[in-house]
Amino acid sequence: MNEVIINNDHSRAAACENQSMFDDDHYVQKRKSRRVRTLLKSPVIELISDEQTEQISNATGARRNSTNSSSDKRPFPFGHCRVCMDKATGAHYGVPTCEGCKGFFKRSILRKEKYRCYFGDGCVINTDNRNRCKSCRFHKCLKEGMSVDGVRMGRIPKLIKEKALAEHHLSSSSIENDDPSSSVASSSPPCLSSMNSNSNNLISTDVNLQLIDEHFFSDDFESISMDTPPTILPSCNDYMLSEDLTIDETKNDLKENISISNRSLLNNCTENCGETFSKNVLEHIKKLVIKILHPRFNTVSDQEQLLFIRYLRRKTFDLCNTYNGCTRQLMERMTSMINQQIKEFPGDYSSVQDIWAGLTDAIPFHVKNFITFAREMPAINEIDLDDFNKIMNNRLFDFWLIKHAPLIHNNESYIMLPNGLQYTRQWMNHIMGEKMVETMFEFARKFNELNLTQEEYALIFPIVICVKDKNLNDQETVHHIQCCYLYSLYTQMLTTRTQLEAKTVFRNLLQIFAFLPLLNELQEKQVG
Amino acid sequence: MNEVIINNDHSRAAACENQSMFDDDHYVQKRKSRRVRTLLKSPVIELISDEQTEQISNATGARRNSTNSSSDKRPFPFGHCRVCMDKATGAHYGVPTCEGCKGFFKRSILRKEKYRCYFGDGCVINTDNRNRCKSCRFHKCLKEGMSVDGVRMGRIPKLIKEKALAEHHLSSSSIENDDPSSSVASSSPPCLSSMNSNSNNLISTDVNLQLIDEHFFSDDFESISMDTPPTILPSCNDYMLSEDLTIDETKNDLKENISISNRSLLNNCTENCGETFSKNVLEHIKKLVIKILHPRFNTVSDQEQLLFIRYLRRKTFDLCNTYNGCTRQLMERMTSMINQQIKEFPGDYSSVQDIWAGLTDAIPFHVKNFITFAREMPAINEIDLDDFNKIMNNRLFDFWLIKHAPLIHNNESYIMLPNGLQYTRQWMNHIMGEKMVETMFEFARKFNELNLTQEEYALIFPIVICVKDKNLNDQETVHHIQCCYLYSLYTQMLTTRTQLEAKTVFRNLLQIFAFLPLLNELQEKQVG
DNA sequence: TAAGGTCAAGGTTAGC
DNA sequence: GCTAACCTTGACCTTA
Ligand SMILES: [Zn+2]
Ligand SMILES: [Zn+2]
Ligand SMILES: [Zn+2]
Ligand SMILES: [Zn+2]
Repeated sequence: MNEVIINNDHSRAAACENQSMFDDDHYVQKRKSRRVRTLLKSPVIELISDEQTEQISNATGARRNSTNSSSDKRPFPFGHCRVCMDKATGAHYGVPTCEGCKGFFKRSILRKEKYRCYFGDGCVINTDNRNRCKSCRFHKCLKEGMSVDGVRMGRIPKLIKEKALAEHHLSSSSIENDDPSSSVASSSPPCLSSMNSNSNNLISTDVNLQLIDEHFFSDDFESISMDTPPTILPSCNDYMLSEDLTIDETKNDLKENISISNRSLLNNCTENCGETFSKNVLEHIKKLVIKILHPRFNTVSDQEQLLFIRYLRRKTFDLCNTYNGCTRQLMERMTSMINQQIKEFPGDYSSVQDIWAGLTDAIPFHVKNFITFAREMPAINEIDLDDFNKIMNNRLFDFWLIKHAPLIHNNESYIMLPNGLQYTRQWMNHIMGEKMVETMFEFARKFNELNLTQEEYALIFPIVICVKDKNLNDQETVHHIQCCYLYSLYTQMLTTRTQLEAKTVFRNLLQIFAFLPLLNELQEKQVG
Repeated sequence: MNEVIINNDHSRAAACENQSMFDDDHYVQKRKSRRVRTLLKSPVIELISDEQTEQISNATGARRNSTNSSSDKRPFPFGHCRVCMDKATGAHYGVPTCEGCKGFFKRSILRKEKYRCYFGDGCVINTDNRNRCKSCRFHKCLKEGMSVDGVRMGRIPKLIKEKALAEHHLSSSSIENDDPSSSVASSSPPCLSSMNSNSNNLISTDVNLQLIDEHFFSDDFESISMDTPPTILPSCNDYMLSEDLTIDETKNDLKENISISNRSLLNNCTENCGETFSKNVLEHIKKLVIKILHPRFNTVSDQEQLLFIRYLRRKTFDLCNTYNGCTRQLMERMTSMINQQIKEFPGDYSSVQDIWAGLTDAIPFHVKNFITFAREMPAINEIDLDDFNKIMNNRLFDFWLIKHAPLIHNNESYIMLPNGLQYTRQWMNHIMGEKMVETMFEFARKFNELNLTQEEYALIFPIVICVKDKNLNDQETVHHIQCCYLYSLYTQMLTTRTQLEAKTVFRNLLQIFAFLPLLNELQEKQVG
C-alpha cells in the first residue's frame, strides 16, 4: 500500500519532470532514428519511427511494461484481442486473444477460480485495466466464446477449420463491432412452433407455472440480465405470491442468512456471491421450493432468494460456456456450411472403423465434460455421493444429447468427431439404428425450434441432470434442485420474453422433455 | 486483498471437499465408460479408461498452485544469492538472487533511493545482516551485476542464455568463492600499449594533467576505492595544488554549502550524498573547474569538492551498472566463446533482412538506454533543454560505441541483436561499409587495450556525452561538466594505479578520443 | 499453429 | 515503514 503510493508519487513526479521534455522526446526520437541511420543505412527506418516514439514514451514514462514491444511490421495478423484489445497472437481457446488473456483464461479454468467483481460487474476490460478485475475479465473471455472445449477445433481438418475461422474473423474483426449483446444471445435457428403434448414423468410437472409466476422478482429483472439486456421488459403483474410464509424453525442458520443478505448485499454483490450461496445451498433450495410449491407462504427474505436465483443462473451460464463452448464454434461452422449449401461432409467416404475410432476418442472428452460440469454445478453437493454416481451413470446420454442438439439441423447432423470426421445422420443411422436416430432428430428439431437464448440453454443441463430417477436414494433432494433450476429458467425467460411467450416456451420445453425417457429406453434396448 | 483471501479459503475448502470423493471418482469413471458403451458399442473402450481416469483426476486435482514450497528436495537449483548467500530463487535482474535482494533492488531502482553507509562502506553482506546497511547491500547488488538492463536476457536465445548462466554458475557456485573484488575489475583484455598521438578537438585537452595532479585528495584515496581496493597505493607527492583560491563572491549559497560539508559530513556521508550535491551541482562544478583550471587558487572547502568528486564517480558507476549492465553478461558470453574457440556465430547464415530486423528492434532500446542514462547523469540538469536535445541527437552513436566497444575483440564483434543474432564484423561490414568498421575496430582495440576498470569505464560515458559541440548554445557549461568528469576519472585512476600509470592511461585515453570526431564524420557521410 | 510450459517480472500483504 | 514469501502475469519457448 505504501509502496503503491510511493510508486505513484514517484511516477507522477517522473511524469511531471518529463512532461516538459515529453514533446521534445518525440522530436528527439524522430531525429534519433534519423541519426541512427548510420548504424543501419535503412530506408525503411522512417516507417518505424512512430512506433519507436511510442515505445520510448512508454519506456521513459511510467510503467506499462507489458507491451510486446518489439517491432511487428504488419499490423497484427490476428487483429486485436477480443477481450482486452491488445495485440492478438492467435486463436486461443477458440477466440483471437493476446498472450495475457490466453494465460489468464487457462489459469482460471485450470484452478477453477471463483472471481468476484468489486465494482458492480460492469467493468469494461481494456489492455491497461485488464488486471484490475478478474471477474469481469473472465466473463469477457466467456462472453467472447473462449472455451476449453474449443480446443477440439484443433483436430478439425484444415479446410473446415479455416472456413470456420474465417467466418469468425469476418464476424468480429471489422472495426471491432463490439456490441456485447449481439454476440451472445440467440444462436439457435428461428421459428417457434407449438407442439403436441406428452405427459412427462421425469421432468417435474408439478411446478405450477401459475404459482411461480411473478412480480415476485419483477422489480429486479432490469438488473438481472447478464450483460445481454432484454429488449422487451414484460410487465407481469398478473400473478403475485402471498406475503406470509412460515419458515421451518429447524433451520437455525436462517437468521444469519437473512442478516447477510440485506439490502446492501443486494446492491453490492449483484451476481456472483458464490461463497455465500455455496455454503447453505440446501437451505436456499428448501426455502425456494417452499416458495415455488406453496406460494401462499412468503418470506421476508425475498432478496436472499433473488440473489440465489441469480447465482444459479449466472453460475450455470458460466459453466456452460466454460465446458461446452465448443458448440458455439461448431454451430458457426454449421451455419457457414448451410449457407454455402455444402452437402458433402468430412467422413462421408471414410470407413466405419474411422468413425468408430472417432467415437471412441470422443468418449473421454464427453465423460470429462459431463463430470466437470456436474461437479461444479451449484447445489450438486446436496446430492449424496451414491446418487451422484448414479446420475453420472444414467444421465450421460441426456447430457450429450442436449449438448449436441443444436448441431442437428434440417435432418442433418453437424456433430464432429475428434478425428475431424463428421458424425452425419448417415453414420448415426449406421451406428445407432434408424429408429433411435429418428427419435433423436425429432427431439432435436423441437428443441431447436424453442429458439432458446444461451442463458436459457445453459439451464437445461442441470434440469436434465437432476431428474427424479427411481433408482436414486433421495429423489426428493434431486427433485428440489430441479425445481429451483426450472424456476431459474422461467425467470431467465422473463428477462427476454413477454410473459405469454415465456409461458409458452416453458410449457413446450416441458413437453419436449417427454422425449427423454423414450430415448433412454431405446438406448437401454440397444445395450441389451 | 480480500479477493485473495477469499480465493484461498475457497480453494482450500474445495480441495477438502473433493478429497473424499476422489477415490470414488475412479469407480465412477470406470462405470461410466461402461455406461457410454451404449453410444458406441465399442469393445476397445476398456483401453482408454486409464487415460480417462487420469484426466479426471487432473481435472479434479486439488491445488498444486505453482509453489515449489511444499516439496523441494533438491537444495537450491539456483545456488545461493550472490548478494547475501540466502537461497536464490531465480535469476533476478540478471543475477541469481533471493527474493529479498530481488525486491530490495527493485525498490531501490524504482525509487531511485540514495543510501548512505554509516560503517565506512565496508559492510560484508550476508543473510542475517543484509538489512543492516542498505547502502552496502545495494552496492553489492550492483557489484554482482544486477541491472534493469539485465532483463533483456529474456530476449537472448536460449542457447546463449544457458551458456551465460552456466558460466555464471560455474564462476560462483562452487562453495561461493566470494572474493568481491575479483568479479568486478579488469574484464578487458590485458596489455597496455602506447599509441600515436592525435589532436582532439572534442575532448578538452586543456585539462592540464599537471594541474589536476594531486596529493590534492591524496589522503582520501584509501577510502575512495569503491569496494575494489587498489593493490598499489601510490605516493603522489610530486604535484600539489596551491592553497588559496578566491571564490567568485556572486555565489551566495557558498556559505551554506560550506556549513553543510563540514568535517562530520565528510565522515558520515562518505560516498553518496546525492541529496546534497544534486541541488547545487552548478556551484560545485564551477568551483571544481576553477580549481582544476586555475590551480593557483585554492579554497578551504576541499572536503566539499572531494565529496562532490566522489559523488560523481559513485553515481556514474551506479548508473552505468544499472542501465548498461547487459554488457557484462555479453562479455561473459564473449569470453566463454573465445575460450571455446567458437568461430561460428548465430546469424552467420541468416538473411540480411533478419539482421536488419534485429538492428531495427535494437534502436528503441539503445535510445531508451541513452536517454535514461543521460537524464540521471549528475550535472545534466545544468544543461538547458535545447542543448540536451541536441546532445541526445548527436551523441547517440558515441554512446552506443562506448557501450559496445568491450564486445569487440580480436577483429570480431560479439554485439548481440535483440533477435538473438550476432552483429558480427562480417555483418557490420555489410551494413556500415568496411572503412567505417575498420576505424571502429581500431578505436575499440585501442580503447580495450587501456584495460580500464569498471569504475573508470563508467566515467567515459559522461565524458563522451558532454562534448563541446559547436552546435550547442552553451558550450561552456557542457565543457565544464566534462572537465569535472575528466578530473573524476583521473582521480579514479589514481585509486588503482600508480601515478605514472594513471597519467599514461589518461593521456592515451585522450588520444583515443580523437577517433570519435573521425567516426562521427564517417557516419555523417554515410547519412548523406 | 495453438496447446501447454517456463520463469522472471511485478504485485500483494503477512509480519516485523 | 520496510522486508520478503507468496502470488499472478505474460513474453517467450517447446511440443505435437
Ligand atoms: Zn487480451
Ligand atoms: Zn468487474
Ligand atoms: Zn539475497
Ligand atoms: Zn555499509
